[in-house]
Amino acid sequence: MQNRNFILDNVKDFHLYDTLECGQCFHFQRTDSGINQGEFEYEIVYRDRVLHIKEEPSTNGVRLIFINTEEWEYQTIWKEYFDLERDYSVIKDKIIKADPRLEEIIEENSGIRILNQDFFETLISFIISQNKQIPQIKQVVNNLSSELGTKFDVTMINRLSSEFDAFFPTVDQLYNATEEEVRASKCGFRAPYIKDAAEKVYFGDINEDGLLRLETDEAREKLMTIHGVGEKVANCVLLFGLGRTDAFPVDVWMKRICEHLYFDGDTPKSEIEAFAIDKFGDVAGYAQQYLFMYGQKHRIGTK
DNA sequence: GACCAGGGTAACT
DNA sequence: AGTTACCATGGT
Repeated sequence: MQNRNFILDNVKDFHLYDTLECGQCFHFQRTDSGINQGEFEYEIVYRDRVLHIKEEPSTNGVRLIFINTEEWEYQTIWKEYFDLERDYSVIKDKIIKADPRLEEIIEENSGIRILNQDFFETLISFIISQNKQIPQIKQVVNNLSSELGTKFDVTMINRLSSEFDAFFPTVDQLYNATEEEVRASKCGFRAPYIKDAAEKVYFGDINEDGLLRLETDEAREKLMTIHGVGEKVANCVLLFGLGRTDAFPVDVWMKRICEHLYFDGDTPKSEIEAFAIDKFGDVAGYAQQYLFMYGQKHRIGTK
């Protein structure tokens, strides 16, 4: 059995807190006390794995400690998941060039990376997200996993004494579940939406490889054929589950933030989205995430 | 108890 | 094409 840690030192443009707590993913938990300044420890459930990871301050960037992880697992799974092969200084420069006012906002949230998440989990998670707060989304994702997903093996090394006990349900597991079983996760009126998404993926009407071959606009339209997937949820799936960084999801927060920064008063979400894509181009998705976390921290527009 | 939440649908004009 | 009530559930 593996029992070594894999350590990555002097990682730049990355913080576990910024990346995980910025509202892009939901199946994770902070496991440290928060007492030691600059130290963070998280448990993350992704596909058929559980990652236990720590972050410490380092001389140039941060030090990441992947607990009980061998290098091959980092190289084949976690490097891609955390988007660590990408140079974010280039992305930040592009955004600041498009709007110099975002320099401070980016600096404040400099450790955000857009995760490369599992397509199906991202699709279902953001269907759940509609008209819900982030802690509630996490709760329903956990409930669905616990009720319908494959339970963790008791011999699993990284299984911590946390609230989690199962992986996110597979396409088959959700397809085979009844609407009542889905509803038991407290997803409410979204249960038929989840069932429709699972059915369309199960039968191949919605297919990850097919979506990857389409232009962003075509892929968005395809995703919106799922009952319960509108413009905003489709954009989240494009950005967080399909790597489309030219997608710019506009939720209630982004609406308020962009109205505060760029518009005079009430503005339709469609206009805000078009404006942002025109302004930020292929880095719009990154800009959106820096702005989202900034808006949440400062509670822009909620006084 | 009213109001809101990383919205979307259906039923209206 | 642009509004509006309603949708479960939990938090303030």
